[in-house]
Formats: sequence, C-alpha cells, structure tokens
Amino acid sequence: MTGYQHSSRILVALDCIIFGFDGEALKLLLIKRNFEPESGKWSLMGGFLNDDEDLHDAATRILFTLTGLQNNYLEQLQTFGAVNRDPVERTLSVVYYSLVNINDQDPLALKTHNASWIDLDSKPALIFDHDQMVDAALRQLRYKAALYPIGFELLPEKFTVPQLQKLYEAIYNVKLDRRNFSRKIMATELLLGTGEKDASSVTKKAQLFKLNQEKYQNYLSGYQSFLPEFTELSLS
Amino acid sequence: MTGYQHSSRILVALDCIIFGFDGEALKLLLIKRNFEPESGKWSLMGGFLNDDEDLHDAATRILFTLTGLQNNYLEQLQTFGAVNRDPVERTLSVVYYSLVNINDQDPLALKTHNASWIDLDSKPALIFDHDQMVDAALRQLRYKAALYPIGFELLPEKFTVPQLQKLYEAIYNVKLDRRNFSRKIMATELLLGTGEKDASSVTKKAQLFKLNQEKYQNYLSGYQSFLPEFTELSLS
DNA sequence: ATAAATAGTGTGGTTTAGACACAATTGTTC
DNA sequence: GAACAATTGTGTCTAAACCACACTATTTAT
Repeated sequence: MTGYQHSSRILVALDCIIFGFDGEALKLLLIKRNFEPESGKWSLMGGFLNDDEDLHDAATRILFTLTGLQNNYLEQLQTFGAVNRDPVERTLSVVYYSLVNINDQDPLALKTHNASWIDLDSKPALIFDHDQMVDAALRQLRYKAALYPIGFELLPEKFTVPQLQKLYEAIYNVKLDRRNFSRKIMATELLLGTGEKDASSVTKKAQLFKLNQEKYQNYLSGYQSFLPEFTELSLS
Repeated sequence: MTGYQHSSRILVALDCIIFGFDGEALKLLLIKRNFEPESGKWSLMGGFLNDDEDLHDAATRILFTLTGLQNNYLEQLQTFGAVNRDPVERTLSVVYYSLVNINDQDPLALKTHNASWIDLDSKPALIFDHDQMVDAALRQLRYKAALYPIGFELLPEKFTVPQLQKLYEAIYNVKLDRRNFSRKIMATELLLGTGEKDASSVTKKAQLFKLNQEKYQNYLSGYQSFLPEFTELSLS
C-alpha cells in the first residue's frame, strides 16, 4: 500500500439533523433505535462514509434513505471528534443538517427506520453527543435564517404569509408583529402571489404565495435580515 | 478488535487557516513546503489527527507548533472530504481557522517550518483543495465578524479606533466613514480608553484602547452588526 | 343577521444610518 | 516659531427604517 506513513486511520460516520415544520412548531426527524449500540434510545439518522464516496454524497444518501427525498437543503454543520464520543470505537462524525418539507417525505421509509417527527421542544435525550449536535444545528439555523431566506425550504411549494410568519416565530421563539412582518417580506419581492387561497383556514382565507426562484437565488448570495429587533436576539 | 463491522477507516488530517493583520492588510500564514508531496509549493499548515487526541486539541497543537501561540481564537470551519482531494491516499481534512496577533508569534517556529505571512491579495495558488479552504474561511470570517466583534483577536492588546477601522476595511474590502464608524464602535462600550496614545503615529496621535473583556464575552453570545450598508455587502 | 376569528392595509412617532463640516493635535518645513 | 500637512475627535442634519398601533375585509358557525 502506498500512502502516508502515518499511524491511525479512523472510522468516519455522518449524522443528519433533519428539520421540519408542521405549521406550528419546529420538528426533528429522529430514530428510535432498534439496533445496537444503544438500542431502544433515540438518535439522529446516521451512517458510515464509504471508501469511494464524497462527504456530501454520503450525507445525501443517508437523507434519501430515511426520507426518500433528494433535493433538499443540505449543509455541512460541523465535525465531532472527541476521543470517546462513541463507546464502541473511535468514530469521527461529520454532521449535516437539512431542511425538508414535512409533507413530502416517504412514510414507508420512515416506518422502516423507526423514525418519527418530534417537536423540538419535547425532544428526548439522544445518544452519544447527538444533543450537542442538535444544539449546534439549531444555532446554525437561527444564524443562517436571519441572513438568508432559507426558511422557505421548510414550507410547501405554496404557502401563506401567516404560515411563513409562524415559521420564523418557531425558529426564533419570538412573537412578531403581523403587519410589520408582512410589509418586510413583501418588500423583498421574494413572494409571487398565486391568486389561490388557503382552503384549510376556517376564517378569512389567506392568499397562497410561491417563491420567486430567481430572486431567491440572488438573496442566497447576499445578506438580508428578516427579523426585527435583530440585534437583541440571543443565539443561546 | 471489537468495533463496528464496517469496512473503511480513513486517514484524518487537519489544516489551519491562520489570519493575521499587519495594520494595512489581511494576511495568511502559509508554508513553503520542503517535504513531499508537492514539495516546493505553498500550502496551509496541517497535520494528522492522533489516536488519543480530540479534534480541537489537534488543531491547537498544530497551531502551537507553527506559531508558539496557545490561546488564540480557533474555530472549526468545515471538513473537506472529496474522494480524490489528496492524491497520495484518501484523507479527510478537518479545517480550522484562527485569528492571531501577528506580532505575538514565535519567529523561530516560523523559520523552522518555512512559513511566511502573505497578503491575502497576493496569495499564491495552494496545493490540493487548500484554495477552497481559504475561500471558505474568508467567507466565514466576514460572516462572523459582521455579527460578533471577533476582529479584536487580530489586533494587539492596545489599539486605536482608526486601526480597528482599517481592520474592518481590510476584512470586507470596503471604505468606511471614520466618524460613523467611531460613533458606532463607541456606542458598544466594548472599548476602554487607556489614556495612552499611539506613539508610532507621525501626526495627531490616536488614543489607545483596550477591549472591555466583560462586555466582549456578552457580545460573543449575542448579535451585533459593525458595518454600515450591511445588507449590500456581498459575501462572494 | 350576528359573532368570532383571522387576513390585509395604513399611519405616525421614534430611532438609526449615513453624509458631511469643523476644531484640535502633532511633526515638519521654512 | 509660524505656517502647513496629515490625521484624530466630535457635532449636526436628513432620509430611511423600524415598530407600535388602528381600522377594514373576509369567512364560517350559530
């Protein structure tokens, strides 16, 4: 074997924090493990890196396995590498987080993997250092969503402004003023009215909007704040 | 051996992007390699992860080896894992970036490793995917420094407001208004006047300030924008 | 018809950002 | 030592953004 004359090669895993939004609260897709180690406990969805596989491809594969989805927002978060983080064997974990539309995923794949959507607020303790991973992912989501309009990735193709507002309120755990929020969002011209209305509402039906994909791509490469009192938000 | 019944264990390296500031321009500490592979070319400072070593400890060790410094700002950036990124053998690289005070480091250690401070603007092409790493680090520095006052990590203990302004101008490659910048910085109450003056100046000597460490720690866990026209800044 | 709930739009005061002007300090030059 | 060049420190004004708040419109249930 030609290679570096250096000792240790290490097992590399990937774990995915999968965020969803059900209209009211932020949710995580978690696995009730029916395999060792730590069978019976909750964990993130994970897997091992293959020899011939780029990191991002591996994360995409793992996400696809669990959700049946392939074109989601998926971003590398951080790599966890404490020596004893995995009791079985030293394992590095490269952590990705993903934003998915909770309605789109494959229910069968979820059942196969014993996965459920869990409210972030009522998340059970997870194995190993997975709690830390979720903390970091939430921090990153808040960080990122304040500057880039990635919140849309959590919504269906057509959505109302009040739905979008609820999403931001869930992400940051704040109450926003309806009128100011609407004005600010509309000013971005990121939303295209469809003329259709939200049939699910019991009272006055809000208009359904679609994302202006062209504008969206521009925004992703720039800055934009979507929150009032931005400087006072705590990231903790 | 007890462990996961899984095939591939992979060599794990760490690479460090080390930022400095000489009063005028942002600089990188780079290595002119006198060892294989790619001897004679420029690269980041790197090393391999030891069996018994946490990731962050390894990054700290590598940074110490090169600079003789130990308590610098050091943050994990991203992990690079393309299959063929290293031609010798598949190697994952966990990348850290660090902000150091350019005056503090150990000149002997630099010489030993054939390292030099290079203006970011005149950076030579680096080996492997190191150019991408630097790009990502600069993006992260801009991202982070806009929200957190980490710029101070690049300055000496005592510094003037105009020096601080030049630093921000170098990071974002913009010109800022002296008066508005000063007002904004002073409003944060992050600076403590020392009464001393910058002797190096030829004309009116600016007051030297120290960082208010207590306030600084608070700011690190919150948000704060230090730039005007923030929403128009491009991250590219 | 009326009530209850939510959506959509408007208005005005306060704060902040950013353009700009002037006075003060220091070393150099003549 | 007076004039000057360079830079620092502080003040002011205007326009824009933020945000608190009020009113009207729509829909279903009773």
